[in-house]
Amino acid sequence: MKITIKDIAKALEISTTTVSKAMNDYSDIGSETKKKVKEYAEKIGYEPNIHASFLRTKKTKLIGIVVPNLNTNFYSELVASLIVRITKNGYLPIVLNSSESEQVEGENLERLMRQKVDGIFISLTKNTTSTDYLTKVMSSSSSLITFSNTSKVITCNKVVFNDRAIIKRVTEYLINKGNSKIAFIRKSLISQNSINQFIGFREAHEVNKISIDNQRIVVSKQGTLSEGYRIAKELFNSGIQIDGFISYNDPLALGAMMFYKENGSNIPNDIRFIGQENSEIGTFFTPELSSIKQNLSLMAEKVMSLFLEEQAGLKQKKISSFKREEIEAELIERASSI
Amino acid sequence: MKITIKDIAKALEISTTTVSKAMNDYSDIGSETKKKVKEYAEKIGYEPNIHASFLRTKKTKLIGIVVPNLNTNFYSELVASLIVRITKNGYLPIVLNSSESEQVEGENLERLMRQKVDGIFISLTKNTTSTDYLTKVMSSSSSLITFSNTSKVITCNKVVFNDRAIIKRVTEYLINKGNSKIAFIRKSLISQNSINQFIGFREAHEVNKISIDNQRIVVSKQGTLSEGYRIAKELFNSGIQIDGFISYNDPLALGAMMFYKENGSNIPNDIRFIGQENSEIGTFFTPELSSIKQNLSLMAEKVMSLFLEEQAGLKQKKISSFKREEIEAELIERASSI
DNA sequence: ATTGTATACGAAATCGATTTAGTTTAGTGA
DNA sequence: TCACTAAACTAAATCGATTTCGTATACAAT
Repeated sequence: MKITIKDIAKALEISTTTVSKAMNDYSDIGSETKKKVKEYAEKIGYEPNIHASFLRTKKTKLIGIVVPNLNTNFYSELVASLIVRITKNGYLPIVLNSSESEQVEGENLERLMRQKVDGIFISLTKNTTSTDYLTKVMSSSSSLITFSNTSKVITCNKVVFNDRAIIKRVTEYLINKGNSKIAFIRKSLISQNSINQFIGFREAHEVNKISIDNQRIVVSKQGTLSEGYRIAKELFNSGIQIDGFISYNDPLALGAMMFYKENGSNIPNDIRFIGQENSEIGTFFTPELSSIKQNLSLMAEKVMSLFLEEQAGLKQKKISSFKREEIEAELIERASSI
Repeated sequence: MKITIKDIAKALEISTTTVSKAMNDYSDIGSETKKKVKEYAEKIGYEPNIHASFLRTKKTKLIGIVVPNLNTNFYSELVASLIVRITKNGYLPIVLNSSESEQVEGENLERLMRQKVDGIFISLTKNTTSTDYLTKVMSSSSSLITFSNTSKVITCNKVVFNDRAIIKRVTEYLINKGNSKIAFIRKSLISQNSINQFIGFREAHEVNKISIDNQRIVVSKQGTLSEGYRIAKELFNSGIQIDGFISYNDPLALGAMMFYKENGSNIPNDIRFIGQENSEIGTFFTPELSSIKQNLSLMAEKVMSLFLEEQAGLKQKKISSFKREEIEAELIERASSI
């Protein structure tokens, strides 16, 4: 039924050793033999059994992806991008979703280690505090790459956006337009990604000698349109005035914008709005929403190439030093902040 | 380093055979021995090496998921739901995205068969015409379950929504409100899902003795807000009047609704709009968008249980007959169609 | 003629489990 | 006492590859 190297060996009257070596381009096999083996293998549709190889090579050609919430444009697009690179390089992706739960995240990492995947690409949930599981991965056979939302504590390969710099730039952009009461909607300060953005926000204020009113800093959990609307309503009802609004995604900004529009605010003259993730929906509101655009495809590219570098390094038994790559995000300026 | 059954055998002074059999609850092992083995395995953190087991059992505990476009709310949510069931049952999901390309879809199926996954859950792209790859899967060792968008030709397990019935019901709902010039935005008629919806649309007209103007049937490719807007504009500019609008997702309906609003139409009095997939964004437009809601979680549940049934059947060497499960979708009525 | 050295190949061990085909021991019935 | 059976266990083969160590051949150098 199933074709194995034995079949090839028998047909070509050579040993299975030679077949295996020929398929793997060992230098002690003649070039003619290699050609013969490869051609015959191709002809009868032989494909090596990955699970059998694993016993000796310890390579599964499997990569685990763990994201905090697959159910968002941001992560589903990022995952789709990763899947393309992974398959292009002959690996297969096991995709797991943590649903913003630190516990599920830990379980996911355990599952992947048990499966002995060659690599784990993970973006942490916004609630993750412990790095115990990550440390466990680091001492396992799978190479770890954290992306998008990582941890300052752990030492490993990282690919992140320039969160601090872009938010600083965008905040100053608003300040230069005369806004000094800017609301900032962030995730919990457990998330490193969120911490960096907040630092950028503060720096922009410090540089321009503007004080920050903590009442305008709001923590959002769901990041939905309705939550944005609710947050705006609460700010308004508490009498907290704002003339600028920056959130960690577009739906929050749009929800808030809807509320202020309903309440007669003139946008962008009274309040300028800037979201993140540059989703299509933002261009279908009036005014169109400015947004910070992250190059997800580039991030996926970087993650994959870091992984491949590490694999190549492992083969040569080099000790790999860990890198931290930063990807430039940019402001897409639209009517909501002009 | 790594713990194997040998370590347990040595420590407990029994054979590896006994350890293996104890772990797998063979009947010819004493209950005390079983208890001792399991307790010790637990204690030292033994975990069976799946790849080694595979050589004898031919089970990988891996399931492949293939979707036409991961980058949509519909599929990312569906996939997330599937992932939960899959992991809960001790399997791991390999997620692949076809990007609406029949060729990529074929490559994905080949990759999964090569990996010898225990099952493949696939929703076809809207362009898939050939069932060659599916047939190949059927004769492979992986059990196949098609969901959401399947094919009439192939004989296998299927889980679909009641596409025909729900569109018929919704169309009649519009007809009963006096609408007779209903636009219908569908995918290509290659997609079985789309065919069924179109049949429902036609039946509703036939039953009510209303003729269909083919100019109002539009094929959409991207399914985005901007495409919806463009389609509406083209209908309008071609002088094709409509008083109802049904599309295969929400963005299309919202984009079209925006156009007609800008052109002074009164919604829902002049035109009633109904989308599908019931996305949150629909409730943030004025008027709020009616939408057909599909229970994705239930679909995921059905897919998984069909798979588990088939696995159990295989174990008992029963010949499994294929099932076709239909999941009820429902209309969420909002201001856009009242 | 002898030694040395590439070059090309193969026998057998190995990875970590499962499974087949026994073997041992104790207990039962005639 | 002897044959028979059931219960509990194990040695060895096996799955399909990789890898170590060794061998045979040809040819060049001494």
